[in-house]
Amino acid sequence: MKDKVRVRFAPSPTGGLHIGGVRTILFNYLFAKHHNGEFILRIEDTDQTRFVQGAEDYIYSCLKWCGITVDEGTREGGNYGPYRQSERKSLYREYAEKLVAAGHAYYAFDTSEELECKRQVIENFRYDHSSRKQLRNSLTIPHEAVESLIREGAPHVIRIKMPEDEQVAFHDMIRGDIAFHSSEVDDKVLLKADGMPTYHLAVVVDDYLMKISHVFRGEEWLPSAPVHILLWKYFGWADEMPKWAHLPLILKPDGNGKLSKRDGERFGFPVFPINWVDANTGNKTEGFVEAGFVPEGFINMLAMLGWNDGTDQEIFNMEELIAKFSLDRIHKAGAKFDYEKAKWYNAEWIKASSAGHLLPQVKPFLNHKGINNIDDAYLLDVIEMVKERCVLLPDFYEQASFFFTAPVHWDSNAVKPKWNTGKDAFFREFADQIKDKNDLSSAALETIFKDLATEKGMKVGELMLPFRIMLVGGKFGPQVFDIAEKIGITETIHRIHNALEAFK
RNA sequence: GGCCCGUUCGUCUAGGGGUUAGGACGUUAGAUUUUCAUUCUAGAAACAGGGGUUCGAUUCCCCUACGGGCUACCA
Repeated sequence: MKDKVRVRFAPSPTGGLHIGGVRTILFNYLFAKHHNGEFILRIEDTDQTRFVQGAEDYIYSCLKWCGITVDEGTREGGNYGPYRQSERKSLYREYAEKLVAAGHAYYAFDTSEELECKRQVIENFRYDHSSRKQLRNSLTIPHEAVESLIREGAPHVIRIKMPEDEQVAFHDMIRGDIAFHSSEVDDKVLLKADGMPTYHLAVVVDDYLMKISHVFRGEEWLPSAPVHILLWKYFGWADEMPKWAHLPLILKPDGNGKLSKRDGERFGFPVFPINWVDANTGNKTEGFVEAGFVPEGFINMLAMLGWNDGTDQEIFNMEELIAKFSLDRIHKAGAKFDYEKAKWYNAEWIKASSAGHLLPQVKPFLNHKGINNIDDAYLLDVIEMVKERCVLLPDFYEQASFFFTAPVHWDSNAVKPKWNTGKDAFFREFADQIKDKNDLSSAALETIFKDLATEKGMKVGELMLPFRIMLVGGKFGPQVFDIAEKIGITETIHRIHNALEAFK
């Protein structure tokens, strides 16, 4: 192992960031911080045709919301920059040429269209050791002709020359020893015709130059690992090669492939951390933030998707995750995403959070529903009173709007069948009794209420529900006298009279 | 098709040669809460199949099945 743990997350700015990517970030981050290492963010924007405006900013926003800090990156700077591959363009060709000179790579002049044609005609066509002798490249074209082609500026790529018969083996920290036969992997393009490197070249060169010690990436990269392993070897950097860890994938709930952003709409749950609107297509993808997740719940949920600490503990904050994270406890198999469980983590975190911590997160959801001019001290108490019945942040509106606005609809089915003039009289008198008193406590209110009921020979139980419906509008909410105390005597009386009219 | 990875309750998972195969989500039933939620108690629910190895396999090996990934001048 290198002396210093340095890991990177290397997204391509081609769109939003989905939870599979966020989990890869999280595992990178947890591992780095557990080992007092550095977390680097490198933007792999080598495909200029797929660039999407705003993607990089979006990634940073997500990171910020998650509470993950970057040590080196496009914004933070660092000693190994630039951290955007498009800004490193000039450096890759040199490395590719080195490989050509050493006989591990070659120039290829076939156009994309020609190759596409081959794929149409020849089943399972691959640019590899068996086909390259029939194609237009520096292996088949005489040296002088190649030289002049290049001098004339003929479009060409540089491809790795995969050995014909070699076992490429490596150790994966999660999966153990893995081997591929070199004949089964094709001659991947290393440098594109536009002079940009492909992922395969750039990732190896940059991981080397940036002294990356451990690579965490999704399992979908496993098949191209032999290309990377060989590149590390051909460049003569084998001793400095990072350790590999291919993470299991997050799968669709119905077990049909890896989770994609389209699944959010299909299943009705978010797959991106924050709302994302694609600048090119205008397509909108809902985020966990907007769905009402708190970052602690989101992170906790993601961490448990494929990792556990070996005990029955399920609730972890970031500090605990960092302290306890270890590679050997990462599960090998992919995990189907379960939104119900995700919501449970969120509910646990809402219950565990202080009202003060929740307040700035709850407020926007109330504002969004038209509840404005909120007094923070008042909101604080309200949050404390209802947070245990909230799973997602929008539930605070459902569970607490009556603290701010009087109900205009009443669940009259719960009242009317048993409504009578005696009850009507009871509430009129109750309102009358509390009228001139200020600051009645919940307990005092309850005493007055019950004494009056006794005096009138009425059952308290038959009066409680109507009272609740009057104040709240429905059969839900905290202790009814607590609500009365909170909204105040004047408002309580007002609501009683309002409801009395409606119940007639 | 080829190559690679994987497979414990519906889901996330613990376990690991001898266990009543444990926990959590969800679900069912009950208790508490004069509403709802919380909380608590209890229940149903799993080692893909077949061969080995072994005194004994869910655990180790092989095969099959199934699931997934990759198979671009995309990452």
